[in-house]
Amino acid sequence: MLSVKEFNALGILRQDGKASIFHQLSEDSLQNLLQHSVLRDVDEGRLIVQQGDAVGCIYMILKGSLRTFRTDAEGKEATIRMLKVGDTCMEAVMFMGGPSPINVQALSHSRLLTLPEKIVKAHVLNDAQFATNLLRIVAKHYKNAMHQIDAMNIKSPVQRVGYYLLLKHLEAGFDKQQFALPFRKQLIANYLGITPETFSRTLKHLQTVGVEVDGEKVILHDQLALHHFCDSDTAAICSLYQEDKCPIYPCHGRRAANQTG
Amino acid sequence: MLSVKEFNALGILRQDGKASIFHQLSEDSLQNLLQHSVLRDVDEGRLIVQQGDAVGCIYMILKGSLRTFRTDAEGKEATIRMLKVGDTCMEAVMFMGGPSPINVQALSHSRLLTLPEKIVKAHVLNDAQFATNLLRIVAKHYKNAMHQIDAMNIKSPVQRVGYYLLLKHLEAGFDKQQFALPFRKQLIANYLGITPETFSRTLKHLQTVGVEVDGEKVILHDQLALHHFCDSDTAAICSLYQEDKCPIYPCHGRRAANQTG
DNA sequence: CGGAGGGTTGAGATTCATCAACGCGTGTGG
DNA sequence: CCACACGCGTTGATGAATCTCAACCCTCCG
Repeated sequence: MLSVKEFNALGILRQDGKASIFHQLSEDSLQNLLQHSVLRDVDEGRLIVQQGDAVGCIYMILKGSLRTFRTDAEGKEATIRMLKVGDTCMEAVMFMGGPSPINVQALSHSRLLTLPEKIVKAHVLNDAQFATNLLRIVAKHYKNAMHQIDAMNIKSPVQRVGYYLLLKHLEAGFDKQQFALPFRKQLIANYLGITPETFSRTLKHLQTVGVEVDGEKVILHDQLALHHFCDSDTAAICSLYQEDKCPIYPCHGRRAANQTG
Repeated sequence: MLSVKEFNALGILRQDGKASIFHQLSEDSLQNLLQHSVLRDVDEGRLIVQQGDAVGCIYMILKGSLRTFRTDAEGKEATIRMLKVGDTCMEAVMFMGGPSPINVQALSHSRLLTLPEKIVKAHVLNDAQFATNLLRIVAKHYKNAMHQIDAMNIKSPVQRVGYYLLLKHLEAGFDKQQFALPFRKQLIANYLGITPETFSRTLKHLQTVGVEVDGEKVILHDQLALHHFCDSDTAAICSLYQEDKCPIYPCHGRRAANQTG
């Protein structure tokens, strides 16, 4: 049970720009939600939700990191998402109906803000802004999932890793030629659907196109090294594209709305 | 531009049970939406939306079938969804921001109901039920995507095909030991991320566990033949599980809400 | 100092995609 | 009415690519 004051003190913003469940909520609405929220600390490795569990609440990361993944009978794991501070999970699962299709695990000692299912579901019906926020977030997750799907279907390990690094590059800022891997290599490899060995070999191979990885550091020797791995919908978040300078996907001002018909 | 009367005459219901964008909408709300909707016929093979296009509208299938897929520079395709009558697409994409990450193609001559983006986005803010409907649908798509991801990561072709057939089996009704493949084998193969050849060989292999496929017909010689491919969250839609008779995932009444803490 | 875990490197095995050929049903045109 | 072509699905042989297994280096930490 938190007050808005305490909440703001935690530094979790209702920022524009980034998709957040709290984006542009009114003071009243926020208060209403927080009234029933609870803070919870979890240790590294802890399973917070297990496949098959009933859904309990939405989790927002205030500190630490989580991952969501699926397991099969043989114990093999497929990572769905890897989350950092400010990310939320289980919002989508809450609206799927049925038990949770995923596990949620703490990658490090983490502090979570939890919002009970009942409160969330009631709130969705009362606050259209909140509903829209959830919709945006789930859609974003879905988009990400689609990238994972085509990555595993039609892309080589080099392309998968390249695309992953490209995203991190764009997140870090297009002009930054150096940034850090956000997770341990093992985890990233599993997320990309390859073994740690293949991941390692792939990184080595990427040196030939000007991408050097030293420990956690990623260094781009060629400004456009990773842009070969870009696709049309990813270009949209690249500043080059927005300035109409993208060498691969010229946006010609802005493309008009779908006109087929 | 349709009236509610014409709409009802089309046989598209606001049924309970099945997730639909029109589920439980008030007469007013529905009228409001339909006012700006347009019917559109498309020929087989026609690309309705292309990767990189701006999003135009939501499509609901009144007749025929569609698929959504991603393509890469080399022309290889990864199918995301295959849609039948009553299904909708682009609802999720509409809330992703940016250009469409997917292509939409007619698999057969189809009739579509289109809802313009502007109308949808405005309506979400005015009708919480509509927003909830969209949320449920996008969440459902996301769940499906998660299954695709772990299928391609940790499952063998046999398991993928087995799971796909299991879903169709449960859709057809658990007691039906015979049902039809909903699409051409080529398409299903691509959807599952394998080649038509591998798909064919896999079907042959499945005969050894009592699953016979003859043309479009799927015949189960063993009532539980496909249940080996089930997982905990899929069990929830199986009548055996609901009657507490599932041999693999006993549900013990109903599992209580997540209690880890 | 020694153990544990992450990451890298190498050799071998497995598996699925690729390429090619064929059977079969359907629709078309002579 | 038949011949033919076309598309879908199947089957077989081949090869490339990644997973697996194993050994090794390194850092971190007790």
